[in-house]
Amino acid sequence: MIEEARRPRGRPPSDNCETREVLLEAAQRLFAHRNFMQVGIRDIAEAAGVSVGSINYHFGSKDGLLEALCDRITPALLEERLIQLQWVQRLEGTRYDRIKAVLHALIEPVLRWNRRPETRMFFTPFLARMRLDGPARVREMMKMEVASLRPFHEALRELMPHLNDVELGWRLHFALAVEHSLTSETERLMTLTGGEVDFDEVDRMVERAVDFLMYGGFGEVDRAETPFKKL
Amino acid sequence: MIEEARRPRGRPPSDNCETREVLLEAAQRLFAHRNFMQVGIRDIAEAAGVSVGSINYHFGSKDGLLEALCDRITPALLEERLIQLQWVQRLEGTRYDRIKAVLHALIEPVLRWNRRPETRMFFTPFLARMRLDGPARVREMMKMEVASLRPFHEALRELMPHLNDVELGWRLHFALAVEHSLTSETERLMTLTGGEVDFDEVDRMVERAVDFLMYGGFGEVDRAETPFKKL
DNA sequence: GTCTATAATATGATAGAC
DNA sequence: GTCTATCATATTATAGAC
Repeated sequence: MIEEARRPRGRPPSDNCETREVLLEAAQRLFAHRNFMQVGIRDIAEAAGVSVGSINYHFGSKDGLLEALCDRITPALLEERLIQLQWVQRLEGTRYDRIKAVLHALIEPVLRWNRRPETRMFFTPFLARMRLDGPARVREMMKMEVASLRPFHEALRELMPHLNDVELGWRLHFALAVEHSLTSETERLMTLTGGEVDFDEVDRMVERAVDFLMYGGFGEVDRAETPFKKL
Repeated sequence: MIEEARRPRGRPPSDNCETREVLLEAAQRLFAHRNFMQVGIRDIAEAAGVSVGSINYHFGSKDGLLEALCDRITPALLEERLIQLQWVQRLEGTRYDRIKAVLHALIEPVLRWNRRPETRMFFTPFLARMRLDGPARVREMMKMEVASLRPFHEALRELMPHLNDVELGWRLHFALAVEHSLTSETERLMTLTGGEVDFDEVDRMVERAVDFLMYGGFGEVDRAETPFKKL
């Protein structure tokens, strides 16, 4: 696949076509389980119940399809996060509560999206594959996601002014890692907990993560006894 | 590639051959940057400076090469972790110090390995790809890695008897996520910190992670002031 | 717009000379 | 043991009928 991948010659033919949509959904489902290279346009077309030619017609190329797939996922997710963040700005409560709310805004949307009926169990591995092995333009898009975290960075800086930017950057990085662990490596989590996890309890999972990020998981005997300095 | 992948007909010809070794190193280097499917046996052979036929001769198949690659990495890493864990058993100090030491034993080996001159910057993405898209037998091996964490699970249970197994499982899961974040998504970390990270400072990075796991990153104003209950 | 058929290419595995 | 040459197959993209 040449870097200068062929785009649709004129314009994308029709932006909201039946087959276009059914192709996108089939592709997303397939990419969740197998690699980008392992699933061919034939597989996608077959799963969608249309012909192979239609892929090149609607998206110009296989890479074009992948891009379209990301185009409709990533922005929607970011928007949801930002909406929740704006809620925080209006929130009454201790600084402590507000930090929690920011973390919630960061974590909850991904997790909830991951449980949507149409993408359940498919969404996250798909994104992981994209990030790792997707076509160049897609990987670029993924990187932009980090830039979109700026509002969170700034909200937290205001709430934790004692931290310099490097320090805060590290913690945000760790926070994203914990967020990530809620939707990936789920088999590991099941093994470690003896299968006692219900992935449908989104709120409970988010709470767990936020709690861990706030107080850590190994430094206290009993959380209730821990005399954290209230902010 | 059929599931019942062809193994070397007789036995693996010679276990310590010059070309065998050079092939393994070339493959690992290539798989670090591109997908398992994207890098062909021709690429590997060329990078190793040998012929394509030698791959099938020494490993039976492409999958066989991948397995051999994992075979020489995974056990070595586990061993290093367990050695460090045994050190903890003999350690004098507060329970608090001992928990830290367990986390250190969990995290440090991977990070140090990742900086070894011969695998620098290659090691972790390679493992990530393997976990995600490697051949079936390799993915099985990767899953066994979780089972190998049992000693850590038990060491922590002794040190934190107030936690039940489910609770501890969750925290171990988060701990592994933080560990993972030290070697993956490094670009994100660079962006978030404004480039102020020196990946050669292994000890400093481990300390950061352990600290975060112990106390969290968002729940206190100033760590020095935080009156954690000493164990 | 959607299909089928085909082209052009890349891959993993193998055969056989040396 | 290592090479080169070849096989059988799978891939994406395209051409052209309808």
